[in-house]
Amino acid sequence: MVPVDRAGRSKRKSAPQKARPAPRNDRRSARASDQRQARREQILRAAEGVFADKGFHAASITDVIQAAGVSRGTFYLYFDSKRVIFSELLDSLFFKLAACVRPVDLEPGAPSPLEQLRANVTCALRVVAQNENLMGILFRTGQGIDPEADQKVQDFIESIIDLIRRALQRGQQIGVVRQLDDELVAQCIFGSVKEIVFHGLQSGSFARRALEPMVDEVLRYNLRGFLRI
Amino acid sequence: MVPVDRAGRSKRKSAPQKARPAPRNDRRSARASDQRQARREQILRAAEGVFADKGFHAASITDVIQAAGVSRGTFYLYFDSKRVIFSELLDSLFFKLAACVRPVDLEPGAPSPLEQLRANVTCALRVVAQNENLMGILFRTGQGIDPEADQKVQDFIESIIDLIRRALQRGQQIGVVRQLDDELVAQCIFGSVKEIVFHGLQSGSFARRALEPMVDEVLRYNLRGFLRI
Amino acid sequence: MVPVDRAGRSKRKSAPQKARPAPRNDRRSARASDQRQARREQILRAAEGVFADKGFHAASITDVIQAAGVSRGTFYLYFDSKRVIFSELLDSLFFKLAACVRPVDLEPGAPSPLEQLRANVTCALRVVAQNENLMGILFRTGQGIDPEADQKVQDFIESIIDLIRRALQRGQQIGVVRQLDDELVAQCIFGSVKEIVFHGLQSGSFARRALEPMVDEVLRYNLRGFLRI
Amino acid sequence: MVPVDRAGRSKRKSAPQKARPAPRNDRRSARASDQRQARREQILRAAEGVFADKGFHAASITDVIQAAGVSRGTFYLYFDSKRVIFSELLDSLFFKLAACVRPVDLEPGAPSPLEQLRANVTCALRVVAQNENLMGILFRTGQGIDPEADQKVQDFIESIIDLIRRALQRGQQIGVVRQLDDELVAQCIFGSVKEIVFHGLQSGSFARRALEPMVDEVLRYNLRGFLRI
DNA sequence: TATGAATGAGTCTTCATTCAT
DNA sequence: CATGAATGAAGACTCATTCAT
Repeated sequence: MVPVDRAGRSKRKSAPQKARPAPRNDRRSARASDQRQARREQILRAAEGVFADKGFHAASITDVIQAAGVSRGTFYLYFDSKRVIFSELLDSLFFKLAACVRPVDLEPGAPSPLEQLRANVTCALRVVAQNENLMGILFRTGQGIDPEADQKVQDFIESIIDLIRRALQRGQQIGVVRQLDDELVAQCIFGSVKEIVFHGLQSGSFARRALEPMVDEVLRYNLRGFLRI
Repeated sequence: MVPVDRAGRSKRKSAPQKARPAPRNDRRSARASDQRQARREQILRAAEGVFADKGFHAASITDVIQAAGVSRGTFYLYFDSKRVIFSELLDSLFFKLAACVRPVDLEPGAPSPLEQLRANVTCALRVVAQNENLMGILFRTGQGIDPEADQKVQDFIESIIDLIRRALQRGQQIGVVRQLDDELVAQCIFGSVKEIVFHGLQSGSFARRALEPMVDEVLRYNLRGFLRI
Repeated sequence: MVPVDRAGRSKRKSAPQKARPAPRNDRRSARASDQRQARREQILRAAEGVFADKGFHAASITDVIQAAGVSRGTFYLYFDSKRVIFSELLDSLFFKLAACVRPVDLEPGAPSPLEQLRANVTCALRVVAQNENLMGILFRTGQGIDPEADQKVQDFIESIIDLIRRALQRGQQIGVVRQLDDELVAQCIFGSVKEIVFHGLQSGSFARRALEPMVDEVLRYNLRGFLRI
Repeated sequence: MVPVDRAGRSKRKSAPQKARPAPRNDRRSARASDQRQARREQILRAAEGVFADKGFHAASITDVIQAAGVSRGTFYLYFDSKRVIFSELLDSLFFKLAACVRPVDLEPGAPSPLEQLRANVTCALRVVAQNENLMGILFRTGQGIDPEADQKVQDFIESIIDLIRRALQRGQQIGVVRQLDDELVAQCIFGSVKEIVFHGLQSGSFARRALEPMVDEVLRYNLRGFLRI
C-alpha cells in the first residue's frame, strides 16, 4: 500500500529554525561550547560505528544512543534527525577525501606529475585507511538512503570523476595522454580505485599492507591505460 | 468479525521451515505446477520493477502486490518474505551475468582472445541493457539490505573478480600478460567495468548509444593496463 | 524550544492517495464492505468515548485502540491519523446538528413560526442528548486542537450564527423582529443556547428532564429578546 | 561530562510537595522577595503571551522561557510545572473579571439597577479588552487541559452564573423580574455575553468599536428577556 | 539564585507477516 | 489456492522536568 504522507499534519510551530543560542564570548560559554563539541563528537563517533556496522536503514537511533551512551533526548539535542547526523558524517568523509585531491601542477618547479598523482592517491588511501568506519558507511549503505543523501553521494562521485576527466583533457593538451573518450576513461579510473578501496576495507589490507605498493600498482595499471605509450 | 484479542503470537521465528509440499508427479500437478510457476513469475516481475524503482527499503510488500495484482496472502504463498524474493531476483540477475562470462579458450581453432574478451564484455553489457530494472536494483539498493543479500552480492562480485584474476594468471603463463599483482588488477578491471555500467544506467547511455564503441574503449583501456606491451 | 518541522523528511512515496480498492459489486465484497463499515463504526464509537472523556490532546491512540479492542495496526487500517478520526467525529456531529436546523417557512400553510423554531431547537437538543459523547468532545476539547479542526468548529459555529442572523433579518423585513444589531443578537442567541446545552450535558439534565420545558424556557427568553414586543 | 547513565528516576511524582522556604522577614529577604516577585511577573507575562498565541498544548516550556528570557531551570524555580503557571494565569484572569461584578445595590441612594448592570458589564468587557491575551488563553485553550485547570474554569463559570441566578431571584422578589427558570435563564445570559466576548476577541471588535453600544445592545437583549415587561 | 545539558517515558505511525474464511 | 483484515513489534521523535555546576 502506498502510504499516505500524513497529509495535512498541521505544523503548530511558528519558527521552524531550531534556535540554538549563539554562544556568548566569555570564558564560561567557551567552555560550554567545548563541551558541546565534545558531546557532538562523541555521538558522531558512535553513529559512525553503528552506521558502518549496519548501514543506514538497519541502524536505529536506539543503536546509536546506546553506542554513544547518551539518552534519546540528548541525541536530539545535538542532531535534528537520523538523516541529519548521517548527512553530517557523509559530509565529513567527502571533505576529507576532497582535501586530498589537488590538480596536477605543471609549473616548471613542481614535482613530476607522476609524483603528484601518487601523492593524491596515497593521501586518499590514507584517509580511507584512517576512516574505515566512514568508508564502510559509504559502501555498506549504497544508494537508496533518502533522496538528499543519495544525491550527496552521487554529486561527490561525479565531482571526482569530473576532476579526473579534466585532468585527462589537460594531459591530452600537453600531449602525454593518448586519444581516448575522457568521460568513459575517467569513469574507468574512478571505478578501479573505488573497487580497490572497497576490497581493501573488506579484507583489511589497509591495516596490514603498506599503502605504497598498492598505490604504485594501481597507478601503473591506470597510467598504462591512458598514457600515450 | 470480532478481532482476536491479542493472539499470543510472540517473536518472528527466524527459520520457519515452511514445509511446501513437493509437487506430485501426475498430470494434474504438472499443470498446477505450471500455474504456480506463472504466478511466481508474475510476482517476480512486479517486484523487479518495484525494487528497481524504489530500492529495497523504500519498496513495500504493498507496492509489490499492487504492481503484481495479487493479494497479500498470495504473495506469501509464493515467497517466504520480502528478503527472499529480493534474493531470488538477485540470483536471477547474477545467473544471467555469469552466463556471459566464459573463460578465454586458447585452443588453436578458437577466436582470438581479444575477440573472446570482447564477446564476454559485450554480452555482459547487453544483459545489463536488457535488464535495467534488475541492475537498478543492484545499484539503487547497494549493500546494507540484510546479511544474506549483502553476502550474495559480495560473493558474486568476488566470483567475477576471481574469474578475472585467474584469466590474468593464465595470461601471464602464456606470456601475454605483464607482471602484475593479479588480485589488485582484477579488482581494477572489475571496478572500471562496474563504474561504466553504473553510469551507463544512470545516464541512459545503454539505451541510446551503441554498445560496441563503449566496449571497445573499455577494453582498450584495460588491455593496455595489463597486456605485456 | 521551537521544534523544527523535521525539515526535509523526504517522502519516498510516489502516490500519496491511500488507494483503498473500490469495493466490487458482488455479494462477497458487499459483505466485506459491511464488515469494513462495522469495524469503522466500532473504532469510531470507541474514539468518541475516549475523546469525550479526555479531550483531543489527552486521548492517545493507545486509549482509542484499547477502548475499541483492536490492534494498533487495525486502527491505521481504517483511519489515517488521530486527527482524521477526530475530524470525522466532528463532521458527523455537525452533520446531525445541521440537519435539525431548517429555515422558518413563512408560506401560508406552514406551521406557525414559533412552532417551527421550537421544532428546530427541540431537534437540536434531542441530537445533543443522543450524542452526549460527541458533544462532550466539542465542549471538552474547545479550540486549540489543530488548525484544521479548529477551523471546522469555527466554521460550524459561524454558519449557525449566520443562519440565525438571516432569520432575524427576515423577521425584521416582515415586521415581527424589532430593530436590533442582527450580528450581535445572533451571537447572543447562539451563545445562550450553547450554554444551555453545555450545562445540560454537565449536569445530566438532558437525561433526566423533559426537553420540552427547557426548550420553551429558552425560546421564551430569546423571543422576548428580539421580538417586536 | 560523561553522561549519567540511566539515573534511575522513575515516574513523575504526582504531588512533589516542593518545600519552598517561607521568606524571612528581615530587610534582605524583603528585597529578595521583591526580586522574586519581579521574576515571577516577568515569566508570567511571557507565558501569558505564549499561551494566548498557541494555546496550552501547543505552547512549550521552551516557548515560555525564550519569551521570558530566562533559563529552563529558572522557570522551574518559580513555577512547579507548566500546569501550575497556566493555572495561576487563569486565577489572575478570573480575579480581575470577578472584581467587576458587584451585586446590584437596591438601597435608595444607589444608581438605578440598570446603571449598575451596565457598569458591571462594561467593566467586564473593559477587562476583557485590556486582557486580550488572557482571554485568548481561555478561548484558545478551551477545556481538556488537565483536570485541575478544567475544574477551575468550570468553577468560575458556575460562580458567575450563580451570581446572575441570585440577581434574578432578587429581581423576582422585588417584582422587576418576570416568572422564569432562574437557573436556565442565568445560563442564557451568561452564554450570550460569553459568545459576544468570544466573537469580539476573534474579530478584534473590542479594539475597534466603542464598548458602550455593544454593552447596550446586549443589555437590551437580555433585559427584554427577563424583565417583567 | 541561575543555568542549560541531560533525561526517558510517552506519542504517533509503519509495515512485514499471519491466518481465518 | 486465494484473500485481505488483523496484528504488534519497532521506529523516529518530543518535551516536561531534573540536577550538577
